Amino acid sequence: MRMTRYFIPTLREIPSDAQIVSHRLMLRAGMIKQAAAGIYSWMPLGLRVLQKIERIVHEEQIRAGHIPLLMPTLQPAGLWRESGRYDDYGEEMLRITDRHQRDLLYGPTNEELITDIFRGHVRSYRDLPLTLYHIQWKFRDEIRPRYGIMRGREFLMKDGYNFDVDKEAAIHSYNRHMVSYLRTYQRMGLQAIPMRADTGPIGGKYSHEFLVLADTGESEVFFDSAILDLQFEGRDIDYDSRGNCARLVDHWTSHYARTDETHDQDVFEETVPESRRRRSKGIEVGQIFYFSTKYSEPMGASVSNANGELVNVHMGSHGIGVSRLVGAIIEASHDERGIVWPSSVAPFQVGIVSAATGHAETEAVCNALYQELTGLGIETLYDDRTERAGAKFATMELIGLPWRITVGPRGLKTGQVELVRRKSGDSKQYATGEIVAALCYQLEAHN
RNA sequence: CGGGGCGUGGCGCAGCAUGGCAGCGCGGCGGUUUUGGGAACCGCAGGUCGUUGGUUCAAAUCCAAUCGCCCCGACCA
Repeated sequence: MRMTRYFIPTLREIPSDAQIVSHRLMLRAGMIKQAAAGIYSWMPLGLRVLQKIERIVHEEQIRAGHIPLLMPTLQPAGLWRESGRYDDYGEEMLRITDRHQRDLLYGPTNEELITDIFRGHVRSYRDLPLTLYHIQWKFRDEIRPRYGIMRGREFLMKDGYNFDVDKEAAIHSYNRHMVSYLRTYQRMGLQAIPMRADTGPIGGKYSHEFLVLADTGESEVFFDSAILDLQFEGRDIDYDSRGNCARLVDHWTSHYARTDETHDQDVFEETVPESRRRRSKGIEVGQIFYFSTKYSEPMGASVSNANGELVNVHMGSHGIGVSRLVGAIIEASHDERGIVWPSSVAPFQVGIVSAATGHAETEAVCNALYQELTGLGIETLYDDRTERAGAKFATMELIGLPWRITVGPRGLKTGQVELVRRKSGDSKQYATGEIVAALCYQLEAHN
């Protein structure tokens, strides 16, 4: 993409109402623009990141055997009256009346809709297990939205729902989700810790929240520092194996890790050596639930089991805050100059800066590089504006592309261009004929 | 919803106590000189001072209502 033909409305000054670093940087980098309290437009650069994250979430869900569909944002009130939540959910649910005076609501979550879909089409245990999910905009009329997209009223969430014939199968679904979530965060360069959580208004018996440690997080968390050293053993996970998933979940949940909602100081002190006790702030980026037959019972979602008996299905639900992850990643990865994107979610992999606008050779090299990289399918942002070099460097650092190639008369005298890594600031000179290969090597090495 | 604060060119702000020409910085446009870390100079454009009503010879400024936004708290991916 040529910057002169793109749209990145950056800001030099910090908007006064942005309180936390991710919000400030998203506004300064021209990623979002506020439309109303807690409601944002996603500008081109922000949209690219959002879509990268969305794609990773999809890939990991599909890898775990979960099936995407898409449910509407507007839902009929009737289903919610049936589950009993139309009144329970309270003011946070945005209610709408259409021209025929029918009650609708902008979905804050989708248990009712998915259960309705399920009960209309699934009758037999042979159709189970089944996990359906979608990535769709939600609306929760928060009393006080804040921190940009971190606590918006409108937000993009992946929410999934598993249907199983009995508790054991449902627990496996729960475990499968925990593992797939951990992998999802890992791919975005985030370390998210599963913590035992309250079930809240969703209800149910088991729940874990996934927290990314950050000073600006809104949740207080207590954990055993040993959990920070846990690693995934291999890239391939057999999601169909109950034993395998259970073992991984065990691995990740054997250490003490709880939010303030479930924290028990006595247990904390009994089970964690003092030197490993940590108290910190965290950003919640996902939550999983097993809620047994809480929805299937009132809504009549049942199947025939192998003995021909009608049984209520065991369900669970799971959510990842996709739009919130954009902010969480920035909170976890930035410096004083701007954002430092992990390459898996970066809006572009590399930026080309021509350090001398109007210098014929420089521009010829930039153009050739841009053509070649784009031809190779490498997402490239070419800053071809008639700005001075300093301004272009500042912009590149603000928007945080992992790599920058600088082309200028100084280097071209000896036929060289510069490759700079955003994360470390390390730079190295390469001959113009070698730069593409060098970049490809680095992209591979740091992927 | 309780408490606090703020609405003035695209952005950041001053002006308001004590009513009297609507300003500054950044950004934008044109020009000249520049050109490897957010250039300098000259010129230009851009604002019904959130909205409505009131007081007054005169309102950004005083009064009232209203809308919106932000911060703290209780609630939430």
